[in-house]
Amino acid sequence: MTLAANANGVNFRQHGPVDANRNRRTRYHHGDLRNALISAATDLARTGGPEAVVLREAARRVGVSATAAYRHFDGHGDLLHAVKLQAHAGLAASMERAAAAVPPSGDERIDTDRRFRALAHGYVAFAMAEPGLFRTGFQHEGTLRTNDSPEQVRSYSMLTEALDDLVARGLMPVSRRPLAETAAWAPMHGICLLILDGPLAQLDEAARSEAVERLIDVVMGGLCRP
Amino acid sequence: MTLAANANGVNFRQHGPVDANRNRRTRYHHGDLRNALISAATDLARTGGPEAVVLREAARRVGVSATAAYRHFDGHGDLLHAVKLQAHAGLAASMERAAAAVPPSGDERIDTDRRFRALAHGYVAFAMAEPGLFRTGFQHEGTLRTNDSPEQVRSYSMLTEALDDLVARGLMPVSRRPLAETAAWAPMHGICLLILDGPLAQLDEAARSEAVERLIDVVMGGLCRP
DNA sequence: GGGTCATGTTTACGACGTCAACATCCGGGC
DNA sequence: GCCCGGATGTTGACGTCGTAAACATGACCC
Repeated sequence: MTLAANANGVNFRQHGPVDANRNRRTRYHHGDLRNALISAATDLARTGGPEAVVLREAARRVGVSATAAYRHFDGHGDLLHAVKLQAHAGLAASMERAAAAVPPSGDERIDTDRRFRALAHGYVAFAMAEPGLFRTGFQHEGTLRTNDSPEQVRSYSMLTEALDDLVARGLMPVSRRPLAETAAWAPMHGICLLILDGPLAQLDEAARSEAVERLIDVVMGGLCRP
Repeated sequence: MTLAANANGVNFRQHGPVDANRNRRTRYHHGDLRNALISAATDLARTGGPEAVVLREAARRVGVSATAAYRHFDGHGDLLHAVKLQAHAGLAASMERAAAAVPPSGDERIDTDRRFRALAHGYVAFAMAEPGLFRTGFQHEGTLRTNDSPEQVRSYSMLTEALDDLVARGLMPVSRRPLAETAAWAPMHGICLLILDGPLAQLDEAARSEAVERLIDVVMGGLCRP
């Protein structure tokens, strides 16, 4: 990873000609330290979960003194919070990808059902692929403030739209629409954590996806039964 | 809290006559340090969650040097693990209490249904009453080993029996029995964490229990539909 | 009654989060 | 073109944490 890489793909400013001999940061000012720190901290979370998000280590990796971070973050909690936002962004992206990958079948009712299930799969897939990030995203410390994560809003609205579609296509009775977001979200969230940190950790890959499939069936059945 | 108090209610040994003037531990040997430390650490978890389980602070509260803990635990992780067992014990007790409180209605089918729902309520009730302990119980660090928590086995077998009862009373088709434990557990676990650490944290008490009730209905509907 | 081993204590080390004081340098006003 | 102020980064220090090594105490067995 070069120093120029960061979470948002923003390169830091170049003032004056770059010294090719030692372009690995000799400049006193970094130029994009905030993003660089977020990126480093996110890597830490990816590898070791929330406990691994250590301010000093992130600074070390960026090649900067630990206290420099305080020019851009309120402290460790604030840095951790920034990583949580990254995690939720990844989660939303995974759900979006899964839903977008549903091939049109010609039957809109079938597609609507599949898109809803795909959201659930995308959720679980992210948790399995990035357990450290997933855990960090739902860490209690530094709980997300309202309205501070457009990514979380995005994933929530994807869910809402999928549920509305189920109603629109007549797959789910309107009477069951209230609180369906919670009823759909909680089961998938729960199974992710039971697999990552709970008693389901011992299951092998096959048993896991079987359990996930069964769970989705139960939820769909409960939500959509007439 | 006196020094004699501990997780198992075991008083530590009294050798020789107790000095009434300073019975607050002047003896060199504590007598029941392991349990005293677990109790103190559990209090820390209860108040502040897993991050608050600090070995030195637990030792301080017991009135003992920090390194004394190493005579009874492998280190911080081992102490935390002991707290996790306490948490799971409390969780199982809460479920058991809730199930036992179901009043007999005369109709066994109704009672079976109510007992199952009561288990779910007991699960959530514990998470709401002891958020710090609940979080600590499902902390990744120091994940429970197989077979090392009889309490966890107990709560799991309560769930298994409740599901078997649903089948026995004809409330749930046998075809839906496989993997029902996971399908029932995950939703309740998920909603607890979404409320404690996730986006459902902002809901007031009324909205929460409504969401929980709705979730239980969806799960029951999905599990039991013919 | 004396030795032994479990159980506590003291001291020390490195890592962490954080604060205060100091250094560097970018950009705007003369 | 220069200079100065504020943004940005560094150094050094403090208290806390987990942990290890060396030492102290005393319960129990022969």
